[in-house]
Amino acid sequence: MVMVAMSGGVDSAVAALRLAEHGFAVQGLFMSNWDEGDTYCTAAADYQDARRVCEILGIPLHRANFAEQYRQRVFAQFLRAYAAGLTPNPDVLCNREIKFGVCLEYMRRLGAAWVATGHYARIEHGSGGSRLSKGADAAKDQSYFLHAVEPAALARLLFPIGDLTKAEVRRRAHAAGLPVHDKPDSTGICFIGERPFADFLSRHLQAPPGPIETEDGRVLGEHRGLPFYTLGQRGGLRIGGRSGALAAPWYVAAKDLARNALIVVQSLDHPLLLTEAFEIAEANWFAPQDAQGEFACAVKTRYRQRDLACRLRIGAHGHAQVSLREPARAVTPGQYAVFYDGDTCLGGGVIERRHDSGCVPAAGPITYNGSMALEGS
RNA sequence: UGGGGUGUCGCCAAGUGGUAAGGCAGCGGGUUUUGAUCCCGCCAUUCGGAGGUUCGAAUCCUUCCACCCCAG
Repeated sequence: MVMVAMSGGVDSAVAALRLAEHGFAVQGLFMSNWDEGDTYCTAAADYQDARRVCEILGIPLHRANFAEQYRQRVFAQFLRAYAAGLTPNPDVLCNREIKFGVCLEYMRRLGAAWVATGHYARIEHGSGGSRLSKGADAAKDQSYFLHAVEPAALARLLFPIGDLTKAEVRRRAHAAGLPVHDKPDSTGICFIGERPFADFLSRHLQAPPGPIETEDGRVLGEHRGLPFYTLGQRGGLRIGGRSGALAAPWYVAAKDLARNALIVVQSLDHPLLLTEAFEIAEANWFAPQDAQGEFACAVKTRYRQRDLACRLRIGAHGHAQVSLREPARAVTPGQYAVFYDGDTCLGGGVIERRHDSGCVPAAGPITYNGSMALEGS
């Protein structure tokens, strides 16, 4: 039996559809991992969509709630990272810990031999292990978010729409009479949804305002708390024109946690924003036997970024050094570097530090509101 | 108090008689399963205030106000 993680969207619906068409015994599972029943939370409507799809496909739909695990394994980590001055990517953790962690285990207990989702990525299972590669639709490829999944979990996965384009997925959904065929793509943090981000964060983190400064220490304004900014960010700085300065926008170049200062520069190509080498930690490799020594490959330092040529030197304890052939902009600690050999995703790790002055790591005045994160709701 | 200078959108800033450029910021939308970047759209009936000259003024004149600089 194959169990499909049904989100209520068109991708997982067509994933289930294709498996059923291929004659697999298919069941669905809808999980809700965020218990905040506000206007931004679409879980209730999504569940109804998933139910309607499963009815049409004639497959059973299970339901599970991993909100507690999500809070402890994903959200708490997310807040800790922000408090440490990093810019986390909760969806990478969500895939490893929840969808292909606790949920995968749950599905196996329900009797699933295989687990499928509607991710745009491809997977091949061979005697030498399972190989993850980019989805056929280059614009929708989600392998970046999957790079941290444990190899043992990867071996249980199927991505039935990985060889389709989004347009083709919608076409098939329409042809099969699935009501979600024209449902808008979801965005925002997985399970939490799209919502005013700064307001959301400020409910969980307390961070004091501080100065916005140029690299030579001129104060240009006040920031509302370091976590509300990420490297390379332009919006929200509220810095207007200045006599004598270029008539150009300002970008976040660094966070000085020790001084609670946000350092800004006036060009996207400013040296402070460019990085040629950095170090990753907590690396996950899908073929550990091949991830040895030093070799050339490609890397993405952010989702939907083009592949950058690099040299990768594997170190001990999940660390690795990355040297880029061309400098990359706004390489941001806390985000993930994901490595590719052509379309094959090798794995990746969290960006720990840049070999330049981009992020000044130090203990800062930001407090982590742990009780709020762990109380449940 | 004399002398000089400046006052144009939240900020910077064009425009010296012909009926308010542009940039930044902001707002809205698009792209996007993080956060950004990016793209598109919107954003001064009005030029410190009040008079006057003129067919017509932000641009000329008068006066008042504010700020800055130099004197003292």
